Amino acid sequence: MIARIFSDTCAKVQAKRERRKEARPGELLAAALELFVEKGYAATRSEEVARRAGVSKGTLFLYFASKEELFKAVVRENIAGRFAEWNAEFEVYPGSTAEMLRYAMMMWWERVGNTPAAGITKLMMSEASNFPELAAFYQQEVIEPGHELIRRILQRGIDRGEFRPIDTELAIYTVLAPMIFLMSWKHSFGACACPSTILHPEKYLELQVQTLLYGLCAPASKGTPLAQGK
Amino acid sequence: MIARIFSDTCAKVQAKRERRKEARPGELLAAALELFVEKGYAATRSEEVARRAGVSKGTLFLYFASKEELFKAVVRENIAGRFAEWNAEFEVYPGSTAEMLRYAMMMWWERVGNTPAAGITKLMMSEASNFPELAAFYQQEVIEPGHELIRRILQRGIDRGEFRPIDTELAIYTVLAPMIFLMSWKHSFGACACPSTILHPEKYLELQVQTLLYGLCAPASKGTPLAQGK
DNA sequence: TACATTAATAACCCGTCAGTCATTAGTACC
DNA sequence: GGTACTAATGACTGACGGGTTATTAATGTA
Repeated sequence: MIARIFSDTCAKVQAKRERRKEARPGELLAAALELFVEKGYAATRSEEVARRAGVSKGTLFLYFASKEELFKAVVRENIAGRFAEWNAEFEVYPGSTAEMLRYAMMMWWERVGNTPAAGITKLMMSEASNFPELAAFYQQEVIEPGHELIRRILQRGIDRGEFRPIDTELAIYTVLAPMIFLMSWKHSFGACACPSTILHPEKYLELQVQTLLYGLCAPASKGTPLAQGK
Repeated sequence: MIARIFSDTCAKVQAKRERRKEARPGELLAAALELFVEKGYAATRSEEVARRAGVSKGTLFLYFASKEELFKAVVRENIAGRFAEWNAEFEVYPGSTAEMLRYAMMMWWERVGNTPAAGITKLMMSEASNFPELAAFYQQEVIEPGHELIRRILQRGIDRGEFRPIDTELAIYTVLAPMIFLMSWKHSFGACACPSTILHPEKYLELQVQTLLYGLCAPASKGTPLAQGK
């Protein structure tokens, strides 16, 4: 009775029930992406995913068999391969390899690091051990192509005599680490506004590239590298 | 009846109830460390921690007021408590700052990175946003002291003219990132033995230190750093 | 052996949440 | 308007897990 009156007074107490079979999966995946990135896998409640997609919990389970399947679908959906395009772009890069490396890292930040996709990576690092088959998928679709991209840049630098002849496979991680770090940090301690964890990503990356290329040491002491032998 | 027979045959069906007030906390902390690292904070059940320490759940809560307090104790025991000692050690370091940085990173690997304690850091990065009070605790007890340690090394290098006069607060992350990366990697994709994720930590760190200090660029091109201005 | 002390236990409480299912209502077609 | 179909709902269930407590038993003392 009360409900009746209320619903007559306020037009939108109960959003009108709609049937949109085609639109639901996409909307649910979008909501799930947001929440998984925001709160992690375990802490995300399926009811909240449903609510954010403007739907009831029952409907969520109408489209995805379980929370785990939903998660898998989110990861698959958002790791569309953009690597082909990037590889092509770097194939014809005109400048020096130092500039190329700088460009690649800044580009990455703009197109991945600073988007929700970065949250997926952080999420995968957290949950990899709980979802071995997803980890393998991610490994194959993202990590391997990513490594290949970095490997090429480094090899180009070495081939042209611009970089020292370091161990490429190891150096890949030297380039990768700051990016992984940035994604993880941004979505963990970077999120809580504590004074000592503020980190300006662009500035950090800029310094990181400088350091990667030229090191911390002052030019004066360049001639006296510490002993390399073990 | 069956149980009776079994218990006569096998001496340890029901472990004898023992009173060992002194040994419990240590055993519980050890079990908790293992499980937190293995499964994360939220996914670790207090009952399992107790069982692994050979004790009942009730006993766990006899020694630690809550799961959260247990976790804090684990962090204090394994990480936070060691900074004083390290600070003291670096206070009187005799060599060059380049050597000091190398020593610090290798030492860190030996004493933290390569121990279960590293799992705690990875865990905190995963769950920080869901447990703000834990994040604040970690922030204060681990991150801040850690930053301070790195800050000192960098400042020493700059003060003595060994390092270029870079922005210290930013450079801290340049030193920190490889370590955070290594811990996260080791406990996520590094754990699954996929061919392309193998990473020899000592070798990686060695190259990382070299790169941090002297950069990737070949000595010939040292004189032509790319434009620093934005 | 009797008793006091307290470490240890296991059954219990209660809130939470993934997943289910009987019911409701939007839509298309006649 | 009437009817068949099915998308959508939300109350419900069962399992789970953090934390509590009444009870049990190990130990020290006389």
